[in-house]
Amino acid sequence: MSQTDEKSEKMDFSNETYKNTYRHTSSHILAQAVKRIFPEVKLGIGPSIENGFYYDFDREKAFTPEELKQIEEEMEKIIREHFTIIRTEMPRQLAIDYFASKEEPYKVELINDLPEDAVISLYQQGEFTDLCAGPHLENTSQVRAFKLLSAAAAYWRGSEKNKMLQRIYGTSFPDKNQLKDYINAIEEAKKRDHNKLGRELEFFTTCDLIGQGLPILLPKGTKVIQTLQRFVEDEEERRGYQLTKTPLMAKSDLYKISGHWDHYRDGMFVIGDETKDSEVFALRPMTCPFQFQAYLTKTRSYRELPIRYNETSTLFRNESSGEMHGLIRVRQFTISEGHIACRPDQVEQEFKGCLDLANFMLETLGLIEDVSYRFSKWDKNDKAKYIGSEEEWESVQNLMRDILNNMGVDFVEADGEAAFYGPKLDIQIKNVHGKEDTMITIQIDFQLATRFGMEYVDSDGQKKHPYIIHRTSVGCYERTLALLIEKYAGVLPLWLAPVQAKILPVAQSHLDYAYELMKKLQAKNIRVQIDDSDEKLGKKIRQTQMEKVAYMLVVGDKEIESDSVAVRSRKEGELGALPVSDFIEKIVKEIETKAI
RNA sequence: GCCGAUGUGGCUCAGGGGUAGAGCAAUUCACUCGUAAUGAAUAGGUCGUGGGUUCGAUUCCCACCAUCGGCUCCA
Repeated sequence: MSQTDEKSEKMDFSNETYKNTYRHTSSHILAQAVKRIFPEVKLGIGPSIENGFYYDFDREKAFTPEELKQIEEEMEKIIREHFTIIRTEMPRQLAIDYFASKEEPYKVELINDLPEDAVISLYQQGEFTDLCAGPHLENTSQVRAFKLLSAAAAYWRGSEKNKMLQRIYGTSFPDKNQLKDYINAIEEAKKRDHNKLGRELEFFTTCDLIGQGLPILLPKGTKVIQTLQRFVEDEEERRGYQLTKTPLMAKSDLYKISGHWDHYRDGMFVIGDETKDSEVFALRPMTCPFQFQAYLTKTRSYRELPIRYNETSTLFRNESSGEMHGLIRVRQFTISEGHIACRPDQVEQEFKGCLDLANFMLETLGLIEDVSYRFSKWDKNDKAKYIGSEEEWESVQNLMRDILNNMGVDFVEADGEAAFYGPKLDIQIKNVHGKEDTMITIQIDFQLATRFGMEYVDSDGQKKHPYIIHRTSVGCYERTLALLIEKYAGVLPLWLAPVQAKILPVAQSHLDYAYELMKKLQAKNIRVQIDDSDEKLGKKIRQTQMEKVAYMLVVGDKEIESDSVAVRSRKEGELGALPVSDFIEKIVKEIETKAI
C-alpha cells in the first residue's frame, strides 16, 4: 500500500474508526469550549455515538439554546486556533492527582475504576486536557463542519441512582454539505414521525382525561389494525395455532406463582390494597400464566405436543410517566401473543417455525430490511432480577444460541436484556428518530412450566415438563401501526390502507355515476370514500392528497360516456382514464398480493 | 421516576395584569365548476386543570394533568 493510499484510508469518513475518531475529537472541542465559557462546570464523559457525539457536564442549570449558540462560536474559535492534539501517558496516581487538582471529580472516579494494568492516557489541545483512551485527530483544525443539536439531562454513568448531568448532543462531518444533508435528513424524518402524521391523518388521538400512554384509535387506525389482526390470526391458524381468549385480569395469586408479583410488580396495575382487601387483582402485563391454564385443563400426552396457542391479547403495563411515546410506548396495548408447549426434541423445530412466521410477517409488511436480531441474555451479575439457577440459564442460552447459529441468523448478543424467566430473540427496529425498539420477540422458557406444574406423559410413561416458547408474530399492533406510518410516510400498502380509493365527482351532476362506481368497488370489498361536497375539483384534490389516499378517482362527463374513471395513484402518479373493470381488476390484485 | 421545553377555538400560530386575535378548516349563501387555495357572510375559546397573589389573572406565583425532546426502564 502506498503512503497516499494509507493516508486516504485514514481520512475516509465511511471508515468507522476514522469517523469515531473525528467525532470524538469534536466532543473534546465541545468540552474545551464549555470550560472556557463556564469554568465551574465539571467534566463527565464525551464519546462518539452513532450519528455524532455528546459530552456530559455537571452543571446546576440546563444549557439554553442561546448558550449552545455561544458554545458553537467558541468551538469555531478553537478550530481556528489550530491546536495540535498531544497524547501523553501518565502513572495512575499522577493522573489522579492531576485531575483532583483541577477539581474534576468524575475524571478521578473514572481513573479509580480503571483496571490495575490500564494505560492511562491524556489528550491535550491548547489549555484543555482530558482523560481519554483516544485515538484523536492530529489537530483541532481538522474538524470542518459541526453542529450542536440539543441539550438534555442524563444520569452519570447511566444509572438513575447517580446525579443527573447536562448532556450536549452534536454531530460533525468532513464538510459543510454532508452536515447540511444530515440536518435535512433529520428534518425529513421528522415529517414521517407517526406521532405527528398519525394524528394528522386521524389514525389516533390522545385525551388528557383518559391519561398518559392510553391512545384512542380512531376509525382509520382501527381499520388498519383490524385488517392486520385478521391477517395474522388467519396465518397463525394455517400454521397450527389455536386461538384462546383469556381474562384481562387475575388475582395476585396467579402472579405470585408466575413470578410477576416479585419481579414485575412495578410494571403492573394492581386493583385493591393487599393490606386491607381479602382479594387483590392485577391487570395482566403478559398473557403467559393465563394461557397456561388452558394447557392445564387435562393430562397431556407427548403425542399432543406441540400445542400452539395464540391470542390477540390486550396487555397493561404501568410504564413510568416519562416513557410514553405516541403509539410506540403505551400503557395498554394489544399484541399477537402465543405460547407453544413442546417436547425437548421439538424445541428447535418450533423455534424455527416462530422465526419463519415472524419473518413472513416482516416480509409482508415490507419491514424485513429494517430489522436486526438481538439475542437477549440475562445479566449474571444481577441474579435477583431473574428466576432459575445459573446452570439452567447457561444451558437454555446455549440451546438458543445453537438454534440461532444453525438457522444462520445474523444476531448480536446483549447481556441483561432477557425476560425474568428466560432468554429472548428480539427483533429490533428503529423509529424515525433512530431510537430502537423491540417489534417481535421469541423466548424460550424453562421455568414457568415447572412453576405452574405443566406436564405431559412421555412415551416412557414418565411425567415431564414441556419447554415453553413465548412468541409474537407481528408484536404489538399499536407499535406496528406506528412503524408502518413512519416507514410509508402515511401511505400504507394498499391492503392495509384505511381508505383505498376516493371518488371525486367533477360536479354534482356526476354524483349518480359516482355512487354507482362506489357500489361497484364496495362489492369487491374495496374500502372507498366519496367526496360528494359541492367544492371545486381542485379543492377536492388538494384535500384528498393531504389525506394520503392511495387512489384518487375523478369522474366527469368523459368518464361517464366511456364507463371509465380517471385514476391518480399516490405511488404511480397519473394513470389516466381506465375502464372501471380494469381499475377494479388492478386494485383487487394489488390488495390480494399485499403489494408494498 | 429524573432533567428540560411546551400547553390560547378542529389545525398552524400571534398577543399580553383590565374577561382575547389572524390564517386555514367548519357552517350558510352565491358560483355548477377538470387537477394545490372563487367570493361573501356566520358560528366557534370561562387562554390545560385547581389553588394563590391582586380591586381585577388567560398573563405573575404554586401544585397537578397532558404533550414533546432526552436519561433510566421496556413490547
